[in-house]
Amino acid sequence: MRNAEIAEALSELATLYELDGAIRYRVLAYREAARVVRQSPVSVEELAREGRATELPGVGETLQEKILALVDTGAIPSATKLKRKLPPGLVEVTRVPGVGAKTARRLFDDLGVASLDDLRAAAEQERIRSLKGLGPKFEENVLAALGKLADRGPAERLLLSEVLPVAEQLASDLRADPASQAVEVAGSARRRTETCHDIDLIATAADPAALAQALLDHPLAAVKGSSGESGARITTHNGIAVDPRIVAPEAYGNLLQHFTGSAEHNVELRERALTMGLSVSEHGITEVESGEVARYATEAEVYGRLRLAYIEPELREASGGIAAAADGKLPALVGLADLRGDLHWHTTLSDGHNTLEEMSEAARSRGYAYLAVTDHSATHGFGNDVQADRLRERIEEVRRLNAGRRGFRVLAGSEVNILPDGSLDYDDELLGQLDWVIASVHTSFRISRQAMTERVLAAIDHPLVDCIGHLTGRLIGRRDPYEIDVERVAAEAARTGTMLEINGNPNRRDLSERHARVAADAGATIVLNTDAHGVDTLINMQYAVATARRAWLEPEQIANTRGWREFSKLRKRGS
DNA sequence: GCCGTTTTCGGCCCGACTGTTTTCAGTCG
Repeated sequence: MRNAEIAEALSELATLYELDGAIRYRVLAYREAARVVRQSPVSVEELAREGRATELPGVGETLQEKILALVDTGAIPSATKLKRKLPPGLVEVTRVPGVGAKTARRLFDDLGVASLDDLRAAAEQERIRSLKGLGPKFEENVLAALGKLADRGPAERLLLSEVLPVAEQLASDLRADPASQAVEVAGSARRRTETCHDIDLIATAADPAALAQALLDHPLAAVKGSSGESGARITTHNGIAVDPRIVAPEAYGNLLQHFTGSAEHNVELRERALTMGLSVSEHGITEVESGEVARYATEAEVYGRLRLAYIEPELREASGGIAAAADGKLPALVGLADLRGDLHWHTTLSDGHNTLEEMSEAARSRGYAYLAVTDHSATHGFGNDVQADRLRERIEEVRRLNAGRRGFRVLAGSEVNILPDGSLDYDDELLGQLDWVIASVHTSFRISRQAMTERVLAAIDHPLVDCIGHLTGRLIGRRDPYEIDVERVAAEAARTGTMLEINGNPNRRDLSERHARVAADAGATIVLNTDAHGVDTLINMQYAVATARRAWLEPEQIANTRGWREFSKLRKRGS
């Protein structure tokens, strides 16, 4: 059973306990355990079977037993029992924004509301207002929230690539406004998570009202909220809510830190602060005993007051950033400027939009020292296949392009399909002519975990495969990763010197940050690629870098931070 | 239910907002 399924069951049980009126700390414990299980890089089922699930922080003997029951029988007995007592639709009701467990339980006990449909009916018939403490406004909010759930689904999140450019545009325009002093993107966009649901902007201004007005007047603003002195909410034309907070310069660091999050990071930070007799909030750091409040203009000072080194936003998750900062063991993260080449580009030869010459010129003007053109291979289909003869011509074209050039080279490459039996769709003689071969799965995703793992391991063991592309095939929010044993793949990649790609296409980000950390810990060499299909998507390297940073990777762990001479030796065929 | 440089018991993050209240509980991030 996958960690996500175990986490889902624990999270559901938390809600059931909450509906049943359990003490809130028990509920919190289950929620926390669900989070830890979801984020575990190793199989929690296997850990539990070895009796080692208790090594996960937040999982004790009781939860380990429940996890074991779940993986053995498909259900947790206490959850089964509660489900007999409470209607299954009630868990859904608690997911309606503004309706929590307490309210849901009262709606069930007093009005018999047992599902989202019941809730809608009760609100429409104005029966909810008969309950003490709930009125017409609540009914109105419930109906609005139900409408939104129906419109877009409960968990609509936007890709980072949809949010970040808008956020940066707004920040940069507000910075240029004479009313502003400092403007920064905060929130999940600053942490470079895979998806975001809104934009948080933090600013200081000589004239806060004028800056708020500048945002309201911005051409990207479609729906304008109320303009107050602390901010002015807008929604952009592409449907992103923007939440600005404009504050005095002396607390800028506190506010930026708070609204960058993550929520889990802030919780951990406040817990640490309490052991030092300090209380942390967005307004400052209070000495509990004296009540004295310290405000800081920079985040570095905030962390410094808590005796921590500055923590990069990408590390502000429940992944050990605070512990590492306390021990002085934070990584020196890779940055966009460290990249010297890109090893996964398509051209018009297969499904790209630009020619070999256009792509190569774009790479050169970006300052890269090398670039691999890797069009699709012989079986690719959709009219984008490249037959062997055509690839041989392409190799000659690349040789001519490189002739007489210094300081920049194009590698003749291919993104070769890994067929269901693990074989490749060009013969070894042709693969041997190439400078660089990426092998990827593009078909037959729905085979067993065992079969998929063997399939990819066969490619890794091939002496002419330099790199594996987008290892799990996921499309964020649209297609789940296919079943594959990433730990085994990573170990074999490390053993054979086969590189593993972090694909920077913002829909993919594959390896994921979790898998990238697993791969790097196994000693595999990582390469950051864009999988660009045109000159306009070269900028996707920033998303590969984002995933690498969130995976704690340093430049040395990434092959294409090296100059050509060193990089070429790292290739399997170069050694 | 978990956990331990104040604890094997008694704690467990902080503040704003909302709708409904005469002082607050519930919800959210």
